[in-house]
Amino acid sequence: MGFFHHKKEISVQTIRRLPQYLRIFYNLHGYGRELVSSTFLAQETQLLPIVIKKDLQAVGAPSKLRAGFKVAGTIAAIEKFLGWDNLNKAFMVGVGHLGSALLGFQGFKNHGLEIVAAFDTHPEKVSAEVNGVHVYHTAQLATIIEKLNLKIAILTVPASAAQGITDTLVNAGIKAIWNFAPVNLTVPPDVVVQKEDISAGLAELCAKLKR
Amino acid sequence: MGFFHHKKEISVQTIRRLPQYLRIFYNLHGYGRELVSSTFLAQETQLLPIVIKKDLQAVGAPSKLRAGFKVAGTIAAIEKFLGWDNLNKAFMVGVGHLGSALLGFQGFKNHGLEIVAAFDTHPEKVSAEVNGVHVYHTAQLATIIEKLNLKIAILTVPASAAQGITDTLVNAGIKAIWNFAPVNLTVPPDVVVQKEDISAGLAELCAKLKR
DNA sequence: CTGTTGTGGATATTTTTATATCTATATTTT
DNA sequence: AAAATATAGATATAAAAATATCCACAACAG
Repeated sequence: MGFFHHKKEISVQTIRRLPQYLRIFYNLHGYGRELVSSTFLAQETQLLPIVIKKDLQAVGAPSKLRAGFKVAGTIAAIEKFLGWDNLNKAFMVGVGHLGSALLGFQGFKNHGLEIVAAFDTHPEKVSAEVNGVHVYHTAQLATIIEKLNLKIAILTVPASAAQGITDTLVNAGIKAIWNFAPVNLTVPPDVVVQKEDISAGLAELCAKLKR
Repeated sequence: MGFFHHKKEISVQTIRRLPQYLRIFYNLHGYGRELVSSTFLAQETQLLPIVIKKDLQAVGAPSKLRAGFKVAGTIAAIEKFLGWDNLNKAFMVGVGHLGSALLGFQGFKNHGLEIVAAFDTHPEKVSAEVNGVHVYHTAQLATIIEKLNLKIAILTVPASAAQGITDTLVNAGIKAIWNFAPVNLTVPPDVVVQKEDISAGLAELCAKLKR
């Protein structure tokens, strides 16, 4: 007994900084750089070296003693930690302004996400292609989720529709929902929801501005 | 001496939760509700009552003792704290996928923002209207900023262009930049930058999912 | 070879943020 | 009228996150 291996919990803030590191490491790798120090990264990110050091240590990034972190190895470590080393099939529900914009974002493949379907209720959108992704009618959600083996839902529908669609998703076995609707979704405990609220950032900006 | 009035610093996390409260209070106000308790709000938001209580106390929301927070007064308090009680003239630089999507978002007027101009370099976009907002050529930035008395910049350009445009904005006297480009901008200390990174949220989702 | 510098690694400290506990008292219930 | 309940308000505690400090040693300059 006493041998529970408590892999030290990684903080949310650290997790949220990882993509930023990843972008920089991709660049460095492109330039053929093999090692990079936390002080260098600190300049790029405007964070403190110690923060970066601890973040990278937390995900097990390999380093050469007293010389810096190994670029290729760190990329692998971060990608593995986030599960971005292989692609999850994702789909979008709601192809409005925001949905279309996200579909147009080419970077998701670097983020472990492959968007393979979209859903909407508007007749003029259904059956069309938006940025190369086919749009199905929302009524087909359950069917297509199973047929295409979809895993992650991106929810960009109006607030009023969000909970109803969420219930459908949960029944269809979806375990991860990235929620852009301004609502708090109610889901079973085994379903993970990540809520994005763009006005939170605006509030932060305005508060800083008033100071 | 010793009479410096240190208005107690409000935490970033509290600030980021304010818009969520505001949405709920708007709804309640629409229903004619005059008082609401922190326990009720806790159910709506999936936060703890104590968090809400402290957040609202922090912005000076008025309450009736042992009965709840006053709906109308709390709206006023939050709006005032964020400076959302009167509109700031904002503009968008970069009318790509994301820029257009944001221009289509009708809610900014509730968030103290009035988007009155947009800028892009692509000839086919310049002089057009996107969601009722006129698109100027980026070369005209400085001129139009002064002529229209613009205050807040929303930056939705590619990473490679972001710093250059930022320099132009700073020279034109802009003091607040809402940055959606995946770069850390360098600005003088009196300029406020709020950086949004959508992949941070995705990272959080993926990390939760792996657990 | 010698001294200097910069580094990851480890640990300690401080600050921030979240959570718990207690109190007096309006409001509601009996 | 009396008892029970729920509330803001205040304070105390715990947890999380950021920051500082120290160390041994690679890398490098001379």
